[in-house]
Amino acid sequence: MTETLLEFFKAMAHESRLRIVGLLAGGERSVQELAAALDLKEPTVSHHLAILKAQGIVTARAEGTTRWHALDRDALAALSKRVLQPQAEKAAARLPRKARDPDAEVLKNFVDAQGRLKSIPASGKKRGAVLRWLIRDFEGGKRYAEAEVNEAIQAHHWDSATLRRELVGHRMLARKDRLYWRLPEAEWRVGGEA
Amino acid sequence: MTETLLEFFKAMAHESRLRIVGLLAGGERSVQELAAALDLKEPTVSHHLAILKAQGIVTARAEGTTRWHALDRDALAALSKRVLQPQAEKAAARLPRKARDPDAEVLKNFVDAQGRLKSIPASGKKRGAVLRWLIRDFEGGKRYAEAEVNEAIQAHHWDSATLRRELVGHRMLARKDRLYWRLPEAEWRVGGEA
DNA sequence: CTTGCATTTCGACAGCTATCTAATTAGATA
DNA sequence: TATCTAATTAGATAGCTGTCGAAATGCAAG
Repeated sequence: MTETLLEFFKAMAHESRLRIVGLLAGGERSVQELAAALDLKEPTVSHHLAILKAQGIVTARAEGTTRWHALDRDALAALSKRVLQPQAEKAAARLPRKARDPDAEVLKNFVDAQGRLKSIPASGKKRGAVLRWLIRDFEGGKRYAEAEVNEAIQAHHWDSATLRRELVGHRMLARKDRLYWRLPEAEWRVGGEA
Repeated sequence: MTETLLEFFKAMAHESRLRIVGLLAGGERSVQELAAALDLKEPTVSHHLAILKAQGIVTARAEGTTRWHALDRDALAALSKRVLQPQAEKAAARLPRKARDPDAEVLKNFVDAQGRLKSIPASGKKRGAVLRWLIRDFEGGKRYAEAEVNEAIQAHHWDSATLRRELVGHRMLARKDRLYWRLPEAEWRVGGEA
């Protein structure tokens, strides 16, 4: 099944594949039929079908030596719904909650229901709470490329550059050779609650 | 506005652009902000924004020398609907009807409500009716590449190769140097009604 | 008019990928 | 088993495009 929207769009973003989907909308087709209709060679069609199959957009059924390919309409319908709510899922899965967390009170005011940071608190204590919440997205012992750090932060706030610097400045993240990793809690220099 | 689904998918099928859309979901952003968040240079961001703007996915508002870019949510919503009903529109717009057409009776049996040819008639008279119906998609005096011919036919039936040959065989289409054009009705060699 | 800043345009380069031919796999049939 | 056919895989090439630095544009402020 499709892992990410990006892969789905990539799969559909080619004329040949879009036309294959169009042809399959009319019913099952073999590789030969598709190749003839599209004016392409069989290996090329095979290649495109592999990409569409990897996304669950089409399925295949073997009958003797020929394979009948068809659209998976359910997969298509499910995906098109996701187009409307970009990326919300990822952040939503990481809402603050957890009742006994002493930062919960602060987070309630700065994080919306979608897990997005509404603004970056100015004061030290509130800012500390937010940073402690953000750092949870990083596992200890693991190395992250800068792009990965940005992506994780952007699930919650657009200004990943500022927040990334902030995490480094408070010694919650360390950086060397363009790689980042999470530091143990004892190292943190962050105001407010422990 | 987006002309074709293909262009829309192409616009979204890149990580940087998908992330831009994600960032803009949080509100207006300048080129500089986007460049910082994505870890790209301004010219690159500008390039991506141009592509998204060409599809009507984002819009821009000038304020002094900086431009604030935002999502056009209506455009996105409208587009995602189209994903569900691929290409049906095109064929549907070309239903046979037209009451006094003597071919109407035949076409009623061979063309479905979506303007798709259910099967290719074997007998000469019925086949002639279908071919006369298909040829209407081609303007006299205009040249078509083979791919264009296929595309036009595929709006109605998957096996464009057979039908294309059929049109040429009955001298409704002529072909030279990989280009096709419609022949005048007097040239046609097609059975059944005139 | 000159200076400064945000953005866009231009030109070049690198990486990706769609396509092809040739070779291989796998199923059906004799 | 040998053979034929449908499809896939492998390898090579050509075209496209994402990215960058440099230059150009356009707006604002002295």
